[in-house]
Amino acid sequence: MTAPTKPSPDSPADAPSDTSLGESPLHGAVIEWFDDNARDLPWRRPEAGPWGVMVSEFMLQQTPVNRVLPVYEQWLARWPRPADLAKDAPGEAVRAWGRLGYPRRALRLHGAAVAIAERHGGDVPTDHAQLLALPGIGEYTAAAVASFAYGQRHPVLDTNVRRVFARAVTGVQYPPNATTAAERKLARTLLPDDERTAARWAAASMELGALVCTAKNESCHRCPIAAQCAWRLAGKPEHDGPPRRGQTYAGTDRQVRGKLLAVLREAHSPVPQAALDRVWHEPVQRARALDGLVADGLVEPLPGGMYRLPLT
DNA sequence: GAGTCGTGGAA
DNA sequence: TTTCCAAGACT
Repeated sequence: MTAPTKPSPDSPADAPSDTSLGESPLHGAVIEWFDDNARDLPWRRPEAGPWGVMVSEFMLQQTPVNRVLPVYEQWLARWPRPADLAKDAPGEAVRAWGRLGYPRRALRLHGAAVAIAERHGGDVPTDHAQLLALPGIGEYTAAAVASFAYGQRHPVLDTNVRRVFARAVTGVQYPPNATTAAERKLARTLLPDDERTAARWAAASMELGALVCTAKNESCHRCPIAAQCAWRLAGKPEHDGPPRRGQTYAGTDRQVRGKLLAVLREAHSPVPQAALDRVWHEPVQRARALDGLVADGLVEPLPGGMYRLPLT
């Protein structure tokens, strides 16, 4: 771990920018904490490279680190470069995705690899706009890859960072359901001017949210900025207002899709309709789920009522 | 902008 | 047991 970058001594202390706090004590404390507490994750090691970072970001979308780890290792061993994945069938990506969930991510990662092979000479693009143009890469992932893989200066606003900001700065328990313009502005304001420091800050603030400033059972006693946390100083008021979520799962199309795709992942030859029919009793919903998978490109229908993971 | 899209561990 | 939620993207 490198030492935290000190606030640049040449920045005039009497001219605080209104678009950037440059460096507040906040940054130093969080980055120093990160130096001592960062997890040793494979995609953070130098040998991971931009492709490793990108693969990890796809897998980590809405999925816990512990579940990603084994799949990540197998993925990189099998497809060490984007072009390796691009040469394989998209269905193989879906199969290797296993039970990570949201299998469209596997399809998009394959699509991104194809685009990288075709348009970017096989190298993960360094440009933020080019990253954003790849399938499966949105506002967060583009900033994350540019920052973590290439050390660039971008506001990286994931659920962890949003929660840290909500508490430490805004003084509320949870951020809004959807990212707001105010949050983006705050993220830009807090982003250190120095590129290397900004990248370090992005990783550090995320890690703080993941390990200390967690959604439940937060550990303020281990928090490097507890003394300045607006939420804690306000007495940690609980979230008021409507419930933040409400995603039921049992009985939904998502569950049926999951069961259907599980059958196809395990099979290494086309599967007859009858085998798929066994996973769900209700024919209308079952057909709707299967149609949805086909429409998404996750399943390829064959003549004679056979199905398989997509070859193209 | 609200809905949709998987999965499984922990509280 | 039920509920929550874990580095979002896309429509």
